[in-house]
Amino acid sequence: MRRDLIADAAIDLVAEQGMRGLTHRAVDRRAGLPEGSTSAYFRTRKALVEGFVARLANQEQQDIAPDPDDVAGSIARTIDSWLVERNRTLARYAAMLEATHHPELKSIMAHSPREQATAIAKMLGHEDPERAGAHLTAFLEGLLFYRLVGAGSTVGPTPGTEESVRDLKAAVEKALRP
Amino acid sequence: MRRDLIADAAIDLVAEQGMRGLTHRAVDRRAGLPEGSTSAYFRTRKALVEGFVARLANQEQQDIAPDPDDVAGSIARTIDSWLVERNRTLARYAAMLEATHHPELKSIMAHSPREQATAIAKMLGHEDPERAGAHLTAFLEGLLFYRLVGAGSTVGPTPGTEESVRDLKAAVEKALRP
DNA sequence: CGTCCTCCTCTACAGATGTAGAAGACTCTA
DNA sequence: TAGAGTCTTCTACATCTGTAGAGGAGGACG
Repeated sequence: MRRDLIADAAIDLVAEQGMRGLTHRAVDRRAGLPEGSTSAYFRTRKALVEGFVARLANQEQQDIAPDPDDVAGSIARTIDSWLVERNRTLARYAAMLEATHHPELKSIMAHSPREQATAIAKMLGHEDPERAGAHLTAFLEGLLFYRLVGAGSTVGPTPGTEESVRDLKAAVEKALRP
Repeated sequence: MRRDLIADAAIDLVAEQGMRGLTHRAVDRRAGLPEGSTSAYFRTRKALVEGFVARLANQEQQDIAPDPDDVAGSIARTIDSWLVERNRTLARYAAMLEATHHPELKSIMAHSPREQATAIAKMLGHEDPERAGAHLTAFLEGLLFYRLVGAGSTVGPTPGTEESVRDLKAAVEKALRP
């Protein structure tokens, strides 16, 4: 579908050049479509932004939901996969920052990782799951950010490798302790 | 100094409108200066970006360095102060994302929180300070991000209050445990 | 075959943006 | 006070950007 093709090109553009690089014509070029295509499918720039964010949100639906027998391991693998899909994750951060001054985006991003994390915390028998879930979320977000754009991006193991998953798993285990 | 005044206006702009809002003329207006001023002090846009990032980096110099008698508390207070200075922190995140596709920025941001955190970890007698420092950094970054733009921004206590510091301190204490 | 409808491509244009340089205002020294 | 040097403001212009609408290609359906 043309619409998704365009949204995907937009995601790559945002990841590689930032929100500033996201223009109708740049998306046309990136997607190899004739000039005017993006403008036809997303008439305004706001529509274009919401379009790529919606696409991001859709593709994230499945990922979560850890295996109860290996919670830390499955979380670690999920985070590692986000590191591998670098562009999507970078675009997601750009979108979150954008949502700060463009609130509609918040509702588009169906990101309920907090409830997810709370559920996990509950599952593990924490006494204050509400709060423990918040802390867990914070830690996981931080781990991802640290390895993707923070200091850990230059030092840590290469995403997608066994070593990367092992490193992440050790960190997650620590965070899961009651 | 005009230069700093301009850089400060740029920081606010980036925080409030994103990198896309950062244009020479917009900075002029924001700073209440006549049109052309920003362009005179930072001829190219690249110079403007590097200028505001350098200003951010300069102002961060003092903040860190926790009190050894109350490590968790002082870290919590530092994080809370970053939440209060919302614009500066938002601009810093925008800059970190920007540094992804504009590497010069990385060297401008003298951000060595990793070494800081490693030092703290050592101080507390962790067995693997290198790794523990990385985890601590990740957790602190995550805590900040979570409360500033993540799910915690809508749920958590108001930054700058006693409650906020208490909440943060509890989280930090947990992260500091060996 | 003709007609309608949808999808796609092209072109237009007002306004914004990056960047440069000219000219004026100001400051300090001799 | 005169002059040199710097700081500040203004203006210009090529290019990019957002947005709109006209028209064409191609298929579906009668």
